[in-house]
Amino acid sequence: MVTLAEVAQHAGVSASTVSYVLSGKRSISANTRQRVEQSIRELGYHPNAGARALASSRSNIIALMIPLRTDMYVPVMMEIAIAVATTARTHGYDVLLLTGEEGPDAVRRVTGSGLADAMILMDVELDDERLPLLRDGGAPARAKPRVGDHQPSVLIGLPADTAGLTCVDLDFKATGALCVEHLAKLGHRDIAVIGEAPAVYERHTGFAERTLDGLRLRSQELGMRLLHRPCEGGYDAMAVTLARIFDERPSTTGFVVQNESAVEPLLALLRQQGRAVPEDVSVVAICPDQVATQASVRLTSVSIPAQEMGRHAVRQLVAKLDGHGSDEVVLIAPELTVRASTGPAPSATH
Amino acid sequence: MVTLAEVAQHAGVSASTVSYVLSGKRSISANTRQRVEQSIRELGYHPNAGARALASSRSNIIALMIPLRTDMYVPVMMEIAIAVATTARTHGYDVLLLTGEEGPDAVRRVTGSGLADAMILMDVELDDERLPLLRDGGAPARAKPRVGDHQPSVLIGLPADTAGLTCVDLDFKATGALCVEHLAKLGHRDIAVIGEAPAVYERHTGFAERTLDGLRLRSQELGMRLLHRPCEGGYDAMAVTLARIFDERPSTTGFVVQNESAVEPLLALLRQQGRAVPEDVSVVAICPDQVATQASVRLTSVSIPAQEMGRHAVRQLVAKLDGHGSDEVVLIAPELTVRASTGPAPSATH
DNA sequence: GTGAAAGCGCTAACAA
DNA sequence: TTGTTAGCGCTTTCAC
Repeated sequence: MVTLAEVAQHAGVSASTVSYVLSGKRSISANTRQRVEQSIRELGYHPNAGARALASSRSNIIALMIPLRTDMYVPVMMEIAIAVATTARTHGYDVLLLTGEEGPDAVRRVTGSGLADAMILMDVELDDERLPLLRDGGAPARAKPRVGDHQPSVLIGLPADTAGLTCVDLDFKATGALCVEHLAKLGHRDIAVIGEAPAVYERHTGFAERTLDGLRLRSQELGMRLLHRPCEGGYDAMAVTLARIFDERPSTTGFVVQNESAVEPLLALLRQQGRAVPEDVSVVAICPDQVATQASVRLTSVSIPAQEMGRHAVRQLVAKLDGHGSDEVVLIAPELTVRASTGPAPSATH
Repeated sequence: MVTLAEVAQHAGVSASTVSYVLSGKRSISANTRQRVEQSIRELGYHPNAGARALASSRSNIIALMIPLRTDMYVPVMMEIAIAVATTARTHGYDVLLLTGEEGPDAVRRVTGSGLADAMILMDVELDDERLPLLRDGGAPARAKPRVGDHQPSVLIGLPADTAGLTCVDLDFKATGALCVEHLAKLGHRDIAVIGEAPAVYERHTGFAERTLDGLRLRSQELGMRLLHRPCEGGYDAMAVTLARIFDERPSTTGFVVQNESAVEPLLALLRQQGRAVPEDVSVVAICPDQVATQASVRLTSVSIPAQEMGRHAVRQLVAKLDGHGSDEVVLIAPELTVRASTGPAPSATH
């Protein structure tokens, strides 16, 4: 294994010079820099991560905690994780993968050991037990965050109380509003919302409730009627839910779906009942683009900006680590893409 | 930040004693151990990861490289990643998440810097450019693997040449055979195989080809006729493929599907054509259990043992790191679960 | 612009 | 069973 000292000797300079060439923390003459870089290449030198971490009390590692239970839509989590990893690399950080299994202990362990300089938490519960450990963590008061400080952290998703926390999420309230507006413009007046499973509303309710707020508020403002029905995924549950909806409100012409595993069943059932999409009913989905484009009808949808959330979280974190403050809560503006599943309300065409 | 020295002082022992209490590498009197553990708890001590890595040249980190392109079925990758992370923790390791983006450089970087003690690679290409760096890596020749050695590594999946490599994978050949046998027992004689997209066969062909080998060999032995058709996912592609199959071989009564995104389209199309599953045709899938159980017909399937592969990979790696040798190639035996999509061949019931 | 040297916190000989 | 101590390889003050 090649050490910095060996590089120094080979280049005929001191160890500190090599170190400074690497870190760029003081100016080096072009000549010296070249010789050092040459030696580094010739010897195939790689700085030792442990030594670096010890001397600088910076590991250049970001911990990413992903939830164990996979009732969140998995591909989205994966996309976020990958975006986090690649973005982190562009800032010189590696990513440590933590599962929710250890719970708060993982936070303490990683924090206490200096294994990671900062953490990103996905799928935070509304009242998560890890939050107290994170609150006001990483306030950029000191120039150089030290091992054992509260770790700078960013949450992907919003807990109930965001005080002292930095969070990134899609603006679900605006998302709900956007869906309603789109349907309103097309002349729809009676809208049904197919929501997540009831359990979701009870548990990490955050995003589901916020979407509903947006849907309700905007539909009220626009004088539309809204029917909201949570729904377990799958054909059977969807069949029951759909029957009830048309039973209760036969005039329904617009659907908003926020539940990946209900999307295809809904489309299949509508087809089966002879209701054409978008001629008879329109469907707007809140889901990843992949789901929207690969469904049996190409769906008008508001996408979940997984990549953007991952990237954003890393940037916020890096800003904190560099001592720049950063916003508390960042809500990403939703974008609605019109595809083949929405059209003018039937009555509007008569 | 609490250091080992402070713990030592607080407990009235030497630093090395504390260290040995932690590592268990030498016997400690019950009394001393208690005092030390007490101090650790009182002071809230966490060993510093960097210092540890430097002194021991062991980071206790396993790197997991996941592919960037997501044409593999994402939830399976995620499940493997999570299994790797949780299993690693039970062995005292953390997991560093690397994306394929950096390519071979990531291997060098992690290897050279001692960031990780070992690596797990997912979705290896048949002739992957990272393999040379890994071959014969981590042969447990020396007692203590040192930074800068070739890293011990385990591949999930099989490259073309496994010499000097440790690999874990499902036994896809046996999987193919198993599917055929199941259909044979039910009296099916004409079988169609819906495969992965053509690109998959061209690229990281490994598992797809091996499955096909098993299917062909066993069907030949059992005197069955086999038609194999690669298929892009989605309804349209599936419709074309299915039409061709029945066109070419109207007597087809059994299907084997190895393509997650073809499963639901296949079922929908069969339904649409008035072919009942399993009364008219039987369908066996090779896919994750989740897909099999959530499809519109509960599918008889051979599952992809994601968790088991992840767990296995970690165990192999830990064995290597501990100096125990380990097998070169581990093929996990397939298991077929009978569900509602397979039944006696129609002719057999006449 | 460069060098010398003092640690960073821990592990693992070597001693006792 | 326990203590002493010399590093591990790097960063960073301090000095020139």
